[in-house]
Amino acid sequence: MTLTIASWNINSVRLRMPIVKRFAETARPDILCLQETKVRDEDFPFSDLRELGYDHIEISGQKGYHGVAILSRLPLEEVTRGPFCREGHARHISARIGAGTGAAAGLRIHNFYVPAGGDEPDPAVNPKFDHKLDFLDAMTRGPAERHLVPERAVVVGDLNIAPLETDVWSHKALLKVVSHTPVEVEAFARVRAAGGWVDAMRERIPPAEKLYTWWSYRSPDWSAADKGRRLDHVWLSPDLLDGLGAIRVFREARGWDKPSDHVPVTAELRL
DNA sequence: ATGACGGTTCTTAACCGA
Repeated sequence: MTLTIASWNINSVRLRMPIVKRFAETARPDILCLQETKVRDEDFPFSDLRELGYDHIEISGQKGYHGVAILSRLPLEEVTRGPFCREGHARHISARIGAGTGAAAGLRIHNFYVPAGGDEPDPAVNPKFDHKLDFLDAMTRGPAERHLVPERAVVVGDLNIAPLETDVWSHKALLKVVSHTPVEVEAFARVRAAGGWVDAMRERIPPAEKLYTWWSYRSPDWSAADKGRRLDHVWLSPDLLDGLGAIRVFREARGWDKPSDHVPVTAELRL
């Protein structure tokens, strides 16, 4: 079977429901991981999403900020959620695809929303940047109770770091801009190396090519200026690499009505 | 290029995002 997994920072799930529907009907992902849902669990729009075919929904939300969700056509089990690295933020949820789902059974999905890190890339003066680096350290350690183990597992999410020179519109201009500073890129590399995680997007789109998933709301003509960054990622445990199919970045979603500043990414996985 | 935007709430101002 082929499973399509999507990741999308939607910047308010309630406000974005029309384009979540549009994307779900266009890409028809089996698993849709959302970040920045910005809603308390009791106010999560379950029924609207079930209507799109996602009968299995696991969420970790908080009021106004952050929040992650896994929407699935397949049953989910063994969910882990809750604050991942101090601050009490809802920035991680993981679940395993349930038994009785054929070849997909046992696949674990991790959905992360890594802290943006504020403006100043210095942990000594900027607590948000300090938190970002600590969060990445926690991802490197992979707390046992979160099952962040690189076996039959997928890590997706808004990791808020653009690691390659081709992941930003200007490497030189962004070297001191949070999301592309060397200290973050090095921490990001440590997380990936610790698990041997494979950067699935760059398995399909050559690292020499520019690739973005985010364009600032502040750019008056985002597409023409094209000053984007690749902040959203899909990682695979090495055992899944042989099954990797198409990767798609839905750049067009940035031009939809009332868009998120991030676009969805999908990965096909043969299991 | 630290913002010309667009979310949120203790809303009509302040805070946050990246």
